[in-house]
Amino acid sequence: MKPASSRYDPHTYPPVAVAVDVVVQTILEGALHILLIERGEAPFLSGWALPGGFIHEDENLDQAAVRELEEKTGIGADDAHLGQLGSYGDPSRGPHMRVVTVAYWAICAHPPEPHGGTDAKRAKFVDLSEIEDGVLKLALDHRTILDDAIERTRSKIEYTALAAKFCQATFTITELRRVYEILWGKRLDPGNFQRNLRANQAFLSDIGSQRTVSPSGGRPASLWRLADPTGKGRLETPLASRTSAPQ
Amino acid sequence: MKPASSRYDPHTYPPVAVAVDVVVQTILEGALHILLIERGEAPFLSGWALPGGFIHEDENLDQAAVRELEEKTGIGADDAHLGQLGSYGDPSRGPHMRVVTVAYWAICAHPPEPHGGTDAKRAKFVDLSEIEDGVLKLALDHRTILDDAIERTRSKIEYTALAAKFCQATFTITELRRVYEILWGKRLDPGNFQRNLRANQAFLSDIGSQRTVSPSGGRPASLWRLADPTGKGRLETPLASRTSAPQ
DNA sequence: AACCTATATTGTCTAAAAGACAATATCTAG
DNA sequence: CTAGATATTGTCTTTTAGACAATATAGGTT
Repeated sequence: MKPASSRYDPHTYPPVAVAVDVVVQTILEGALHILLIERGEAPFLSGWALPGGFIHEDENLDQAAVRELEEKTGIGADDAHLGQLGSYGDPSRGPHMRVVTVAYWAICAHPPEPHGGTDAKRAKFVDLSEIEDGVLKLALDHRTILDDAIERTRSKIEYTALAAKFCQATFTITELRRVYEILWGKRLDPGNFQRNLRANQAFLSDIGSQRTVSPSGGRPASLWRLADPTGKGRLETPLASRTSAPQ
Repeated sequence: MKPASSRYDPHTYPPVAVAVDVVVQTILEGALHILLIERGEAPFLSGWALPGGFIHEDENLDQAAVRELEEKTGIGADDAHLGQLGSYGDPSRGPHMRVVTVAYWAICAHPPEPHGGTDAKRAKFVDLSEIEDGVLKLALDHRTILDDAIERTRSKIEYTALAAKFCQATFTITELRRVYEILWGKRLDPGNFQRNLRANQAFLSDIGSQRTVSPSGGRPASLWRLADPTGKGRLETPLASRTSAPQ
């Protein structure tokens, strides 16, 4: 039973460690990829897991996630969008002492080649379908965390401009549309997508210049950027509908 | 600097305690109310705070939130809807040792009278506007947690049927509409609301019976209930729009 | 009973948005 | 110049949202 005078006397409780784990998402070769590390130590030696680690004494949770992302990939906070996903703290989630992990999700475009760190043999971006097909199994409850993160991303891009974080700082409308098509697994009408984009000039703006996109010709596409670099903020009109009748 | 072999050796880190705090929301007298406790011990003696406490060794985070809700209010998990909100873990968030708190939000209808517990002088439901107007200040970062919870609720009812959790098990359409009107602070058209409701029969269903609602007459309203008692699941069509032009 | 008020429910009209798809514009390659 | 590729614009139709009128059914009053 809980002692009477303990609301803020944590010493009466068994030790708990707090970690952060980050689901880093990027698009490679037309498919969603997730950053995984191969563990270099027990438990789960040589098992695949999400990058993460324990929080430091002097940093908050967001800072810990940013630090872990940087340590594992070299990606700084400016290049990625980080958001808190949720916390996972089943007493039985691992063989070690109790660890409560605060999970984050991150979107980044064209990440540098990840490298193994102090606690990881190696790190690489894995095609999501390899994990979903069971080809690659994750340690601990990281599969659950991953599923939650993907669902969060699919849902977030519905009413924010965050999909642009999968693209470079400037991007064409087609590039942005491809992000939606990949994440939602459906084709979107280029004309309607464009119309919806132009209805959101407060969030996405045409910068005036153009880029020829294909070596085999085609009209050059105009370039766009996020009006608000953070990509937060609710769109006035969705760019596309996630749940409409198939074409 | 972080030791090399420490991914799951938490003993090398300074102690952290993990708590849960719950934002319990209910509608009283036509306004949103939040459950607060008056602290019975230091720090923040006699300060107002969200109900919460440290997690126990053998329970997961959800169970800890349910337990705290029950301890502080007598409300069981069947009567309320609980969801995880997010974690708050600034090193400077309190004068005590480091505490990372996992915040939950809960919706309940017609809660029993709350009572003070072992660590609280008393507990009561407070009108949200009293907190927002600054009449009542909260300890720690609980004001931030509260704001996030309210925003989450306002957003959640937009695309789920969770607003029904503010009503009794069976409710009239007008009662449900009032929840939206209170949470969003705007009037909704009764006719259009009804039309939208009937387009979501997978989530909300007419049970056939009726209830006379006013002592001063009026046509009896038909009674409805949640088809899925959990209230989760995305509505096919929103019942109303949060961001439309004022009438 | 006849009528008034209150509330719920249904219906109607219009404007806006979504979806399908056709037409046009501008590039590369030959 | 022509064909092929890609981007952009336009048009038509269907669906949905918002405003609001009309009807239904209760209690209370004369």
